[in-house]
Amino acid sequence: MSGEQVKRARGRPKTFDRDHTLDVAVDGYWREGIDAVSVNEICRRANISKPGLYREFGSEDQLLDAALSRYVETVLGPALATLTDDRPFQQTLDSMIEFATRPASSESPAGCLLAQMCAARNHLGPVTGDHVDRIRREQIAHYSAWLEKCADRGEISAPGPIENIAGYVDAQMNLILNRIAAGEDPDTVRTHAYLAFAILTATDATTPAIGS
Amino acid sequence: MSGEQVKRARGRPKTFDRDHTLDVAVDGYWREGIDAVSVNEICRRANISKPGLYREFGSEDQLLDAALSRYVETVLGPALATLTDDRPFQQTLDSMIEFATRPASSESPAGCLLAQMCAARNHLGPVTGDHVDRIRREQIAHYSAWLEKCADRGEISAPGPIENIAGYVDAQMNLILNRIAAGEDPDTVRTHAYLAFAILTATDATTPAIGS
DNA sequence: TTAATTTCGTACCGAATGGTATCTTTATGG
DNA sequence: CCATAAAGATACCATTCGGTACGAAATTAA
Repeated sequence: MSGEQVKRARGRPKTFDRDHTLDVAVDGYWREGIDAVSVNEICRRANISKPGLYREFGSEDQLLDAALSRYVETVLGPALATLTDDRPFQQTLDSMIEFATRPASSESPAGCLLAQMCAARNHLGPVTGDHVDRIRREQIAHYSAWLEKCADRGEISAPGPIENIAGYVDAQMNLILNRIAAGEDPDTVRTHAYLAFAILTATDATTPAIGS
Repeated sequence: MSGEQVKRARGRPKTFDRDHTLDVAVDGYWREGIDAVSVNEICRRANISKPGLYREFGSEDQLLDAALSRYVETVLGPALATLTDDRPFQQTLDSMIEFATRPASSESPAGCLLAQMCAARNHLGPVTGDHVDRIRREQIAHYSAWLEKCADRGEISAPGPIENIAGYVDAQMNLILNRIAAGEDPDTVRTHAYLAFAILTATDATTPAIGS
């Protein structure tokens, strides 16, 4: 946009490392849980002053919001790109489950920051809360598009409207991610995941009538 | 055990209302979330002094433990009794789902205190943590017994060992309960629940091979 | 009446939280 | 060289947290 010669601003040059701070925040929230990491703790870990952080982000809510944005950009987006590869349903599902049931490593914690935020939706600030809702709707739309194609190809038997199945997939993926994050056995969770998704490929997928 | 004439203890008579305190604690934890209700807040609501509470329960961990015990006695136990009625599988399942997807009312909050504790297993004290593990194992055993009978009667087709299916049922019930507690639409959750359980009654329940 | 015993609750503890007031430092513009 | 502007960080704010020290109150035993 602007010329490559950055016109220096008027005052003292900024030394605040936004990227590093967000790295620290995302890692902490993701690995230890949102309300297990305080603003003070993030300042300590990122080696920044608290007023510096507040000048940059404004409030804890907005810091969480920025952390979520970064998480979506660097982790979730790339992961969801798998859905647009147009591979066979079962292949895509396999890699998704394999990805979701990966235990914590030094590089990336277990589970999913977004899934964690969904579960804790109630005690989130207004900014982050709205953001979570928005992203979740987008995610379900991604699932919808993916499932629609699979249904067209006859790879899944959709009992009911696609949006509903997409919501189901989303809920099941969140369940998987949060169980893994809680430290449950990945093999068990994987087995249950295949049980939950088997209904999509069952040939006699007759959902029982609801309401007795 | 002892005679009906209670031998009065030596010192000042106790006026601490343990039952009422536990009522207040269970309701608060259940309705608003475990770490949304502090010890201070419980004292305020139950109109008791903090040292009184600590004399009775010892610590926050032990208070939570006592609250869980009470919850199991008064809510969860009776609810699980449904499983031993030997009614047809689909009937029992229907009433379970109907029960689990009940929204909050003035009498009883939405969701389930145990399911909530399972989700927050990580930041629970040692006493409550062990207690949760124990109860969860018992609950899965209940599911196992129920499903075994249903399988014997040919009402469900069990893909894999019963213990595994019981774990699946437990996970799905927890998902349902926590989604309802999060304020999601009961109809949607119910629909998804029937999707998740349909695999148990599908005639061609072939779980895809795991690991590609 | 007095001593012993038990429970009561006020008033406090240190630590941690989210958030800021304020002064210093470092730059640019005239 | 001085004013203006922006960012730096120390040191603080009120509040809440889980937990307790301690003296007053209420009872029984002697």
